[in-house]
Amino acid sequence: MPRPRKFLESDVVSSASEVFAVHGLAAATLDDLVRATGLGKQSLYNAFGGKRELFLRALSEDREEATRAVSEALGHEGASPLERIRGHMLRMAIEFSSGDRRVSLTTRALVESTGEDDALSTVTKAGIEQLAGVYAQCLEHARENGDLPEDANVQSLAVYFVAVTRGMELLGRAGVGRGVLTAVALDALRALHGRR
Amino acid sequence: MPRPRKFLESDVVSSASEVFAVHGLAAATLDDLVRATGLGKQSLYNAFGGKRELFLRALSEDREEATRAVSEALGHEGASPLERIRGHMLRMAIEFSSGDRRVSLTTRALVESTGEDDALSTVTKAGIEQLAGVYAQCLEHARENGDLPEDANVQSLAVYFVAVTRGMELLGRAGVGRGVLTAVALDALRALHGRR
DNA sequence: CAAGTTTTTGACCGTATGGTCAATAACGTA
DNA sequence: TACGTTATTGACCATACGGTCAAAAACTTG
Repeated sequence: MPRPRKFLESDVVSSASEVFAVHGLAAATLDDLVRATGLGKQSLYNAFGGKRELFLRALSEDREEATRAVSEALGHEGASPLERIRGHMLRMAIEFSSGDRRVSLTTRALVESTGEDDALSTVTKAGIEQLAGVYAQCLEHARENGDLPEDANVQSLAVYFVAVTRGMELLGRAGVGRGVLTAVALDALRALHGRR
Repeated sequence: MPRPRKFLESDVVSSASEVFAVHGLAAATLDDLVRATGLGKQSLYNAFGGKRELFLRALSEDREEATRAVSEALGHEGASPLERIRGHMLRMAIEFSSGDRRVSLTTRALVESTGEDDALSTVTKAGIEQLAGVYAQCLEHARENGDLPEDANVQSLAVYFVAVTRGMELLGRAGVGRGVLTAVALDALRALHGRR
């Protein structure tokens, strides 16, 4: 019996993500969000509660999406685990050198979070662990395949890949081109075969 | 004959750096800066021109300082180039897991810059190239020593190290602890010996 | 000690921010 | 078709922002 909404929450969150990815949380104004989503301020407020809460929603969705994407890339059949990681890293190099002004919401949250344990930090930490988990799974398969040195530490290598991709993202934003970023990705992969 | 200033520009820039490192450019208010530097608004404005200009000054100084620090670490006598890089990376791991809320101004500029070629981007790009240059120099020495594989690409490896350290910084902020970050640093170093 | 120059001080300003309110519109149901 | 419920709309608000102004202060030099 209530009046139904004219919008889909997922659409709104998606539009908001775009705004946040380009401007960040602090620099994005409510007006930016209103314009991007098409909703009125009050509707936004009713549905989500405010800028910060909306960012949190966007962040969660971004995290799920990112995990899903990496998971799919690393789980693709018909290639060895190592080949999949290689393909994934090369794709990241291309994506990050595309020259757009977007920054992943995870990185934005990391940089803009103010406290040690505010909601932003919490979600972000969880996201990083989740992402590392995906890498770890793939690396574990590689190890079982015998494609990794015996003494390789799957757990820290997983975190290592998260670090490298975050760094590549930043470098891409700094204007480092596709060629260099690809070379960096290949360098990064060498860690998998390196001796101590 | 003019009235002399009561402050040293370098002191002010240094205090401002602290504020920017903790809050970022957008989120730092003029009041924060006034409080931290001890100057009045107008004095700040007279001497620097405004928030953005002050950030730029801080950024430049931060960049010089960072380059100097890395340069010194990598140039230390009495150790092979590779040992120096190793020591440097391990020190970074400790620094980034210290748990403070600071983020290097370079990273902040990277994330907060709005255009492709505004002053922030320009300074930041220059800083990254400068930093990569320092790594490259050390790596070149390593190669001459025969400590690097023949086919190692010193240039891209240098950028690779910049990327890894940026990533480690972000992870540190995400709460990744010293142990893990140290393991990541060691993983990263393996790229130097890895086969293709 | 007076003149000249610049810094400092603190009040002030326009704007734009995130957020709120009250009135109205739109829908499902009875 | 009338009712109840919620969404929407657009005006509204207090605040805090970055920045500016004009007057007073402080130092050096002549």
